[in-house]
Amino acid sequence: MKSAPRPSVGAPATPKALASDYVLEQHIGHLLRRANQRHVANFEKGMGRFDLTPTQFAALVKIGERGEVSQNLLGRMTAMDPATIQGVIQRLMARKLIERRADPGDRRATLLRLTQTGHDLALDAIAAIAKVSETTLAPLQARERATLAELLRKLTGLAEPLATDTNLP
Amino acid sequence: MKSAPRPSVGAPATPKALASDYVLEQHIGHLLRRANQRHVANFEKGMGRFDLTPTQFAALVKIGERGEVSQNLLGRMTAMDPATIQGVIQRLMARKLIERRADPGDRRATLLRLTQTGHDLALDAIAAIAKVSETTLAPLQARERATLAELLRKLTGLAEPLATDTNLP
DNA sequence: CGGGACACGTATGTATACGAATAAAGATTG
DNA sequence: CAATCTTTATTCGTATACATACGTGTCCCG
Repeated sequence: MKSAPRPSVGAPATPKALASDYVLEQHIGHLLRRANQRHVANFEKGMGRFDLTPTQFAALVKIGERGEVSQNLLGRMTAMDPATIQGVIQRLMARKLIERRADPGDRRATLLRLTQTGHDLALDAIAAIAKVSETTLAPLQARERATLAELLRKLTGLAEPLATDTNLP
Repeated sequence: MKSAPRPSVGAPATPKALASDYVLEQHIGHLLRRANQRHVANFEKGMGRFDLTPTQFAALVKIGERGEVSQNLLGRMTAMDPATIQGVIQRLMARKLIERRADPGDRRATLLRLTQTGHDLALDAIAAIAKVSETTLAPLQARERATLAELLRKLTGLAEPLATDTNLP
């Protein structure tokens, strides 16, 4: 044994190699992190001209889908923490891609909508996103892609639209 | 058509709903993000007593596996940017879970190793990680779990260890 | 051997990401 | 109706995550 690369020089103290057969690369957490990382990189390469991050894109799309949403509901629809969505909204506001107004029916809430600029940019971005997904999924064949999506949907609870969906009580 | 949900109330200005059939929940990027998010949440719940983040855990495991590694190589093995691994190392150092020394063979490099505390904690953490993965994968059956892992490995290029491994161009 | 290319670690800036705490407004309950 | 609980948005703190730039050291090739 001990064919693995090791210091081999007279190390000052004991190298303390772990007596464990745990393999990081085989664990779901690491794989999910790597896969996501890969997609984010592709996203930034393919969508760079829009200067949008994946979360900003998601927010833009969801606001556009609803026409007008509260910040909190948007967070739930895009799976973002209230503290996270706040920063995203701030940056989209600063770029005048969205605008906000007080909710007349709930004075705590703020309603968000796209500006004309945001609307146009969202449409352009949506038109460009397919290529990014294609790049991410390039190593897989069509059937594998469908399987992966289905398994991820099942994993995240997005599989049965009738049950949970994005509605809240 | 237009059976989709829309504002319908007399909004002050135009709600500007997007004319697009793009569905965020069906796209691979969103699914990957959600899945990863789910696992990280499980990780923090299940590993909370160790006060380790997923990346800190990965670093600890990989250092222990090698006995001693340079910071840069560790970054490649755990898929972390040099700037990212730097912060991770700093925090592990501050907790005295790892220690460093100058590489006698390369004066640019720093060699990292586990302290006794780090070694013990790593073993305990590895013993606990299986339950976290189990929780994450709970919605899937055994065969589905294997398929998902395989597809993710293929997607991230971790499928054929002979080809790429952890080397970089 | 000498100079350019590259590798290593560091520092800065920006953007998620989330826990925790807070203030204000709404909902619920006795 | 008042006390309580919840919801909404914000703020603070910490931790990835990466682009970029920097200084130092090593390597390679002419």
